[in-house]
Amino acid sequence: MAVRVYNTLTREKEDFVPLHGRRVSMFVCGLTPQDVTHLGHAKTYIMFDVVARFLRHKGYHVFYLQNVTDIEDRIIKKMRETGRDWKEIVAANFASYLDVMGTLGCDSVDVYAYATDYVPEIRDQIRGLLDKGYAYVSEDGSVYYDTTKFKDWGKLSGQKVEEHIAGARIEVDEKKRDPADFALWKAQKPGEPAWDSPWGKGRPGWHIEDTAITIQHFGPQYDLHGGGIELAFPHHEAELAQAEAFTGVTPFVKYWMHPGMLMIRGEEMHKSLGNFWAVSDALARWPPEVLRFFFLNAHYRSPLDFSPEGLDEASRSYGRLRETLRSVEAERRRASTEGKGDADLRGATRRALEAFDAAMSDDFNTREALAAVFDYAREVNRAIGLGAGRGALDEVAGAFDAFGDVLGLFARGETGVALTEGLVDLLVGLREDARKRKDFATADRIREALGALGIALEDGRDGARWKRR
RNA sequence: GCCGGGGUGACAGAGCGGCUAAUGUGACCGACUGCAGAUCGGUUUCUAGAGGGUUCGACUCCCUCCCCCGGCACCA
Repeated sequence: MAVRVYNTLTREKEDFVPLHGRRVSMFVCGLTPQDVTHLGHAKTYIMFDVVARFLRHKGYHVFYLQNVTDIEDRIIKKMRETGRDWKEIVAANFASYLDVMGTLGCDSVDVYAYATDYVPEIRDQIRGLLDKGYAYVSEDGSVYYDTTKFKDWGKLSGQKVEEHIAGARIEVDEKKRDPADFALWKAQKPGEPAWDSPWGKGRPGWHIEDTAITIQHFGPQYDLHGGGIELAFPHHEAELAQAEAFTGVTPFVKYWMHPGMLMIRGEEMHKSLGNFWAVSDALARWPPEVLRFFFLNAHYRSPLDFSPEGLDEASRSYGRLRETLRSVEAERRRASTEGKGDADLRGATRRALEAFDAAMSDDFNTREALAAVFDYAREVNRAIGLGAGRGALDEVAGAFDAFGDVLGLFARGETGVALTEGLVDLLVGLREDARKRKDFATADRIREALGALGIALEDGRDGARWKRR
C-alpha cells in the first residue's frame, strides 16, 4: 500500500513520493543539550524512529539526519548559571540523551550533526543571503534576515505578519529593521563563545544551522522534515525562508511533519510547574517498551496527556500483547505440525499484516496499527485455545516480528535477570521443603532439572546455594 | 487580537457521509478452573461541547457560539 503523509505545508494528507526514487532524505530537529532529556523529547523522537523504521520496512533507503544545537542562548545561560564550559554541558547532556534513547530502542538515526561543525557552511549561507539582498548587517556585527524581502514568509505556518506583531509578547529588538526579522549571526557579547566571521566574532543564529546542515548533506531539496509542532513557527518558517532564498529552489522540503505536544495532566510540562518528567525518571518506573507503547498508542499529531495512571494502563494493555506472545512461544515448543485452528489462524495472520500495513501507510497511524494488533491477538488466543499447529504459529511469530520491527516493540528474549534469580530461589526453597519432608524424589528431580538448565546446587549446613555453571 | 490543533461512550482514544462508533483499560455476567491468574464469549456506551444548515441520511461536510491546548519572531 502506498504511504500517505500529512504535510503541514499543504495541511493535507499526500501520497508519499520521494524526490529520488526509493531514496529518502529525512531530517529531524534534534535537541539543544542544555538539560536532561524529558518525556516530550521521547515522544517526538520515538515517533520519528518509527517513521524511519516503517519507511525502511517498506523498502525505502532512508537517510535519517538529526542536528544537535550545541551552541545557543540557553546553553550560554546554563554556562553562566553553572560556571561550566559549554562544551562540557553539551557533552554530558548529549551522552545521556543517546543513552536513554538507546534504552527506548531508538536506533534509526544515521548521522548526528553538531551545529558548531558547520560554521563554514553557515558563514557561506549568510554571505549568500547578504549577496542576494535577503539579509543585512547591523552596527554591532550581527546579521539579520530581512523577512520583508521573502514573498512567501508565513506560508508554512499560515502566519500574517501584521497581526502577529500586534499580539506579540516579546519586545522588538531595535537593531532589526522589521520586527519580524531574525538573527542569522549574533555578534559576540563579553564571555560568550564565538567564531570568526567577515562581520566580526559571533555565533550562528538559531535557525541557520539546520539549513546549513541539510543543504550540505542533502542539497537544496529534501524529502521529510520533522520536529515538534512548537517549532513550526518561527523556527521552521525561518528555515524555509533561508533555504529557498539562498538556493532559489522550491520547495525546500517536500513533506513537513509536526507531532503534537506532550501534556502532563493537561498542562504543559515545565520545571517551574513541578511536573517535569525526565526520561530517566520514567524508565525507573516503567519498562522501556511500555513507554514506547504508551507513545505509539496515540496519534502522533494529537497532543498526548501523560500521567502515571495512564502509563499504568498502558502497562496493562501492553501486557495483554506480551501475554499472547508468551503463549505463542510456549505453544510453538509443544505444538504438533498441524492443528485444528490453523486455517482460521493463517487467515487472521494475513489480515492482520494487511491491516497493520494499511494503518501505518495512512500517515503512520500507530494507534490504528496497534488496534489491528489487538484484534489479531484475540484471534491468536482463540486459535491457541482450539489447538494451533506449529507452522501456523511460526507465521504468528513472524507477524509479530514484522510489527515489532516497525514499532520497536515485542522484543524477544527479554530475560529479566531478577525474574530468573527469583525463580531459581523459589525452586531451591521448594526443594528444601521437600528434603525436610524426606521427599527425596522431588528434591532430586528439582536438582537434576536445574542442573540441566546449567544451574548447580550445593547443599550445605545452612541450606542450599546455587550458581550458574 | 492573529495562526494552528482539539472537544467522542465509566475512563483513555481512533476511524468513517449511511453498515453493531475501532481498540484498550475498568466494571459486571458466563465458560474454563481445586483456588487464583491468563484466555474465550457476552454485557456495560444507542451517544458524540451547544445551536443552526447542507443531505434521502452526519459523530463524520458548512456556519455561529462556548470551552481547552500550542505558537506569536531569541523568548518562561
